[in-house]
Amino acid sequence: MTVAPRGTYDILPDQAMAWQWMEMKIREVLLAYGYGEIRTPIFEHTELFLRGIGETTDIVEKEMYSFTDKGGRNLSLRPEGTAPVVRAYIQHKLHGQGGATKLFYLGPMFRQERPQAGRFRQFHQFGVELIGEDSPMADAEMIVLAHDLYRQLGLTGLEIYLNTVGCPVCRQEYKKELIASLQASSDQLCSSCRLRLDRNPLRVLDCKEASCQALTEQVPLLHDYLCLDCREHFQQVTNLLDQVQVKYEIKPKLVRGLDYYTRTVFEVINHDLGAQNAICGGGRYDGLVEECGGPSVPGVGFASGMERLFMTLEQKALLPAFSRAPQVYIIPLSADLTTVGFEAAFLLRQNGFKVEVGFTPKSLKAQLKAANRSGAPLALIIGEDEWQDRQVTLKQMDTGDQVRADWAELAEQIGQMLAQTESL
RNA sequence: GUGGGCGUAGCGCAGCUGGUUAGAGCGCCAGGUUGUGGCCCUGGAGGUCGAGGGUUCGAAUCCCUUCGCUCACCCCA
Repeated sequence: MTVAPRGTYDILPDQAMAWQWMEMKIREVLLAYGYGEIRTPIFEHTELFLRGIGETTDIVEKEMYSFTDKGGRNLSLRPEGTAPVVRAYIQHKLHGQGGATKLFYLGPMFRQERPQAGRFRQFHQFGVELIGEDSPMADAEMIVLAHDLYRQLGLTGLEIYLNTVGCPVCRQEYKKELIASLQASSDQLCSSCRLRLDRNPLRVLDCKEASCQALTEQVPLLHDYLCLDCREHFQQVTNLLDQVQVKYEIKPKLVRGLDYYTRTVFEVINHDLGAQNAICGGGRYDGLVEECGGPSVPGVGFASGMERLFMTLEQKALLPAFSRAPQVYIIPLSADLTTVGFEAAFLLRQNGFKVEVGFTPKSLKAQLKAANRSGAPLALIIGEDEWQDRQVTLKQMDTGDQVRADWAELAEQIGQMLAQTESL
């Protein structure tokens, strides 16, 4: 069996055109918002992800494709895009250019998980990063940008989940309270939540286990422990969203799995997608740049899963139909005439036509069948009879009408006939 | 890493209370028109029944193992 490795897949020509279309729309919107594309390597020093994403996250604990190269360097295929962008930001001292830095990326990511609907081992994300700006307007712009981008792709029924996870100061305070509150009845927590209790207690909040959910009903909320700055920041973010009437739902227990998030976190959900229904996730990461060895600058961004986006577009029939049909299908009727067919194809392509030519001189019937299958509106038949007069036959596939054309005036005549069929 | 479902022709599938040469549809190829496609008719090619082992006179069908796909858990995009 020769199959692509588990969790990977091939994008065949018909689908590739839809992907290109989707990528084009994404780039259009991001460029319109003033973001510049950045292309970073698909592997980085493993250390970058350990520091950036956090050593206790699932991603670095069990999902990274890591390897040692021949120089003994420890490298990993990137499991996400933010840490590499931050690394590039620091490396090229982009903070020195003044003002906030607005970047986007688009490409494959790698995580060694069990695949399922909407989850792959090599998958694609596009992401946006706004580094060097701590205004709540930056947070709001991220959410509005995501919303607008999906809308421009035709998507309207998506839900936005919003929350704040505070800053290191007030979150620390809250964590203590949370642990204290859960400790009493820790025997009712699921096994993984018992581990989370001291490693990453916030994650207990969005555990789907019924018993854990029941417990978190009673637990104090982070919102009640926010420091004044964090509270105001969140208030302003929601005010801005209200201002432009972008609807969201506040989910007090929304906690994201990457360690670097501070204050605002959000997700965009498509409920019709199956278990993996988040097509976008992001938030603020004020400590990340410094953690990675850069200056102390804030940042905010999001990443969007392109397979999930593609599935959504497919599901809602929002992908345009693409045709790879040629304009002219050339049919040489004998072995001697295949070179003439080859030359005709060359000539017409020089004139800008989309042309396909039969490689083997099968029967006219068979070749017309192939022409029909190709979807070409015009068939160009080169037979012995007409070729004696340096002519060929042009057949209009929809009507079946056919005329003779002089070799010397081929391009001109085909141009006219195509213009005619297209105007009908 | 754990659990469920599924592997039969290029594709999507039927057959599975064990019984001759494993089927139909779509697609493909050819003929019905010695140079005319789509519709129709006729014919044809194409299968180690995922792989290995076992039970049996006999296995696509029952049992075991294994690989793959898929969905879900965990977690995330």
